[in-house]
Amino acid sequence: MHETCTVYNTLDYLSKKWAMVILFEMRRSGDWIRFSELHLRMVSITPKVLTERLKELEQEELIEHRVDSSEVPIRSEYRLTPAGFELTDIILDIKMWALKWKIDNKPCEKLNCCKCKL
Amino acid sequence: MHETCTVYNTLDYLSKKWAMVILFEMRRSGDWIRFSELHLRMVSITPKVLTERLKELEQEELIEHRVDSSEVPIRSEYRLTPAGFELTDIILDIKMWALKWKIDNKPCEKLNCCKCKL
DNA sequence: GATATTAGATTTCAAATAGATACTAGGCTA
DNA sequence: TAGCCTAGTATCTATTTGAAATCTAATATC
Repeated sequence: MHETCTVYNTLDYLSKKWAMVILFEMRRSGDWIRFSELHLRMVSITPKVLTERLKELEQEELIEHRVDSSEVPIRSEYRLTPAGFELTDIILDIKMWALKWKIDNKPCEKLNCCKCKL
Repeated sequence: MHETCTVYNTLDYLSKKWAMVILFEMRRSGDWIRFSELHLRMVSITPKVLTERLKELEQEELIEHRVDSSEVPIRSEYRLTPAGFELTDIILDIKMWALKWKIDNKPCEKLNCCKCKL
């Protein structure tokens, strides 16, 4: 497989740590979501990495970003683009695959990820 | 999203660099494939990382491994399990998603990945 | 008998990526 | 005036990944 390959190029950024988890969490939260809210939902990601991934995903046009500076404190929000949303269908397939072959859908201990219908 | 979550746990090993590329390449090659053959098909992965990923994927029961020591040189081969094969359907969906939203399916310059029907 | 070859790794060290923790800016609140 | 909130940065450490060389074991060749 060569570096110009579709699969190679796509997995290059999607396989980065947290990238798909962020997309999945954004789908779960619906519409626009604030940086702090997203951070709250994924306790163990650091703000540095969250910032990095959001920038990369925006660049790849999987998410969009809007900032309202008139509000105080500033409101910085993100949401999935249609392409990003469609990708979360695939992440959902990965979840379904895992439930079929790998593990039981144990509810999360602290936050409500795995209890969700997604 | 918490550490006990299905999605989190699954993406933890699938998101490691090269993991899904290896699975996809194994699907493309069909049945049992030798270590050296797999390495040839993904020129830019190092043997160290290839070994690491193969061990992890075997542990997760996405691939299986057999060694024939009677042959010389030794024959060490890998292939997808049914679970692993099913996951490659999802990787294929990622490719289709990329072709729809992101990039043209340019043929690889040196090896024949993207010309393939997969 | 010594060296070369081959597959399938492993070892060592450097570079890139991710994590921990602290800090900042600007306005708001007590 | 001190502290608080959001949305990040900055700095330093730890973990992953990469590059290159080396290793092992059995034959094959010189």
